[in-house]
Amino acid sequence: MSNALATKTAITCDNCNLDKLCIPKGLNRSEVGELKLLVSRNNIRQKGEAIYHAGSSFRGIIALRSGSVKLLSFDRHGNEIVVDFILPGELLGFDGMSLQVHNCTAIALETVNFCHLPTHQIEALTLNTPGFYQILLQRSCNQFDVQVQKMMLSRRSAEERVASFILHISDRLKIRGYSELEFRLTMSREEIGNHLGIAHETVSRIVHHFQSLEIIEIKARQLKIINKKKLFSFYKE
Amino acid sequence: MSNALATKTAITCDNCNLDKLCIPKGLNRSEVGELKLLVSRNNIRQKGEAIYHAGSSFRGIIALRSGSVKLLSFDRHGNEIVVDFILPGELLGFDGMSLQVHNCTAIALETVNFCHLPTHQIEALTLNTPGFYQILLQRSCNQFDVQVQKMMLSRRSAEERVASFILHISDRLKIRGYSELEFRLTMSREEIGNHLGIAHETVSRIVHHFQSLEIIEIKARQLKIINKKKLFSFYKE
DNA sequence: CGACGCTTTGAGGAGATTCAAGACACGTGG
DNA sequence: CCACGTGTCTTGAATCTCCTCAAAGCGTCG
Repeated sequence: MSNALATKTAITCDNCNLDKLCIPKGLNRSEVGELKLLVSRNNIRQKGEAIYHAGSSFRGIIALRSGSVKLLSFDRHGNEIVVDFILPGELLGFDGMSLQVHNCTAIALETVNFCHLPTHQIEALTLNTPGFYQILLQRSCNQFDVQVQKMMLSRRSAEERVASFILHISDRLKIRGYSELEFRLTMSREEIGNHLGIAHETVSRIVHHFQSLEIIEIKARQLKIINKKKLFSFYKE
Repeated sequence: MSNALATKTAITCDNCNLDKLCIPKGLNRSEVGELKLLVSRNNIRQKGEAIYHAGSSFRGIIALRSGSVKLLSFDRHGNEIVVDFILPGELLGFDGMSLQVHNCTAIALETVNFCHLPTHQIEALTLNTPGFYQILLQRSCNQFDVQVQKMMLSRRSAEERVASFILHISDRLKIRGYSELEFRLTMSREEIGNHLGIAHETVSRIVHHFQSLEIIEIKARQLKIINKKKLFSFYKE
């Protein structure tokens, strides 16, 4: 697997540290072997750049190697709606799968590096790799569960939403092997508020409130969870 | 296909008036032929009875022949959350597909009659009928688009939500061949409000307001859309 | 180190909720 | 067929949460 052109050791699905979490999840070794030949690796976007635009044709599933992304939709007045945030190690692109046209725009919140599994390869995989279809279907049906969760959250107070947001980010980072208690938010208060359906001033007031209760420490975008239990009870209450 | 035990002509996927809208959608004739042998038909539930419960194992996809259903989840205090309403001709059960356990409870809002495509038949179909997998995947990826739509709606005023709700029901009934301008709401104000994330009193006030503007006529649950254009502009505004 | 964008903080106001009470519809039994 | 009771729907008044607008403080990056 040595490649004279590569300045570093080539990163493949085999040695990628996301291997248990990304597309290969649930595939056996030979299936991963097949997958790694089909994936376009080491794609880069700088902060603010798009990975794909709403309306563009679906080109395949993307796995974030590093960096984070916001997934946007636009309302009838052209205002951004932050549909989701994608963290390192997570997948995106599913918004284009139904109609083969992207429903959302994906924008890098910081420099990102990603892998890309093209559409025609997806089709090939679903034919040759039985397990792959299962993963794709489960993954997309999972959206239903996610939807219910979001629906419940939209009934809650602004404070509960912010608590849930922080805990959710924390959990997702933990799964990928990052620190669950101390991390940097890569999105603005505006983007958080937009995502949660509250004003950015409200986000500000609430994180300040959590800080005064010694639940978190927050300075600009650097966040430290001091009392996770209390934060959780805030959300569960 | 004659059956001495059947008192009426047996209803199959061939003569079902939902044939273009239900599971066979997108399948060719021979594929429909295969499907109709696998489906359990003519299941009945009375008003208030469950079709499946949250936590029960996934048994397959259900196609509503007649009647309507509410799809519920429950919050941490056991309060109902009305996740969705399912109208005649529509499918349900997808909330169990991801984890093979139902995430929601489906309750009949009136007497319902439904078909049932069992899990093992789904698996068989995905192997033997290439088109079926595509439909299932598209259908479930579609949940992503639905999620974005709901997210947008949750940002809007109570009035806009109610307008959107009425128009949405109207559109769905129209697709199934029912009157789009005059129909009976099978759910209570409470259930509508719950679904839209507003109080039932607010629903009441708003439909009354729409009536005073001569946009709709509503008497108890019987609804007549007088000025669809105006209703739409209310929603689009 | 200066400028711009992001974040914080305050004051006032709008929209929706909650609570409460009365009107209405529907199904049941007499 | 009508009276009755229960659950649903309507309507009003007070309250509250969160938003909007405005201005000042802070951070970050050229």
